[in-house]
Amino acid sequence: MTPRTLDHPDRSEIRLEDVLHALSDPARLQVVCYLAGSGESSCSAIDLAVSKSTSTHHFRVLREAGVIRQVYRGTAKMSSLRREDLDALFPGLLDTVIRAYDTQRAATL
Amino acid sequence: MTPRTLDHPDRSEIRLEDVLHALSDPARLQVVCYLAGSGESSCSAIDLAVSKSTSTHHFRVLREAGVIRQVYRGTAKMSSLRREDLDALFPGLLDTVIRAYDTQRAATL
DNA sequence: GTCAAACTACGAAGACCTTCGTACAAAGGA
DNA sequence: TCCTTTGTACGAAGGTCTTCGTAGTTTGAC
Repeated sequence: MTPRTLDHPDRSEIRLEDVLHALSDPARLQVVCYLAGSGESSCSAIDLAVSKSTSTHHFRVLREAGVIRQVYRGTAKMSSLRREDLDALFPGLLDTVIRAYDTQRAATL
Repeated sequence: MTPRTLDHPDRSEIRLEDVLHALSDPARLQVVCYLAGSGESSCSAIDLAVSKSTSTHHFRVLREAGVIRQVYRGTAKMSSLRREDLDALFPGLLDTVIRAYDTQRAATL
């Protein structure tokens, strides 16, 4: 049997515009910040205010932009940030965005 | 006579998602990086590979997201980065993105 | 073998984005 | 005043994005 696999861009294929676009949606930003704090997580561990199919869509956008890595583990699909790749390509970007997100959230409360 | 004026969000209205979205287009990224190096510039000083109306559109997106400030000066319209506001809201974001853009461009050559 | 859990694939609707051309306006100089 | 420069407004076409529901697949537990 063939294990289910998922396409990921490799490091050299990751484009800044795509990463920024992936991060420009509230739901996806929420996912990224959750993963930054939790490490590897299943899709369902993150409580997004959208349907399951929409959730799948957002995870796919993040994966195809090179922001997260996804692997199947049993019935679950685990996601994690591609920290090493992103830090190597765009030093500081991820941390800056995560901090900005937290700041904005704190200010909005 | 009424001077022509342009709407800008004030600092408290600037949203991270909107800023990231504004930055996720190649033409707009080019504008931002140009302004970072040049200070205030007219729209036509930046040589975008698009028509004038499209150019107007991109400048408007940047302005409405709070990334740039625009003022009329004679027949020209001058644009500049809202550095202070962005640095106060999202420390490091602008610099990180600009550096990432330059890195990516150097790697693509 | 059967069942539940966790996702996916597909198709569709509606909104939004990018692009353009054409026609127009505002300011300043000859 | 007339012309040039610089940019805008409008409308349209074509594409992409986000969202969803429904029906299906894969895996592991019983």
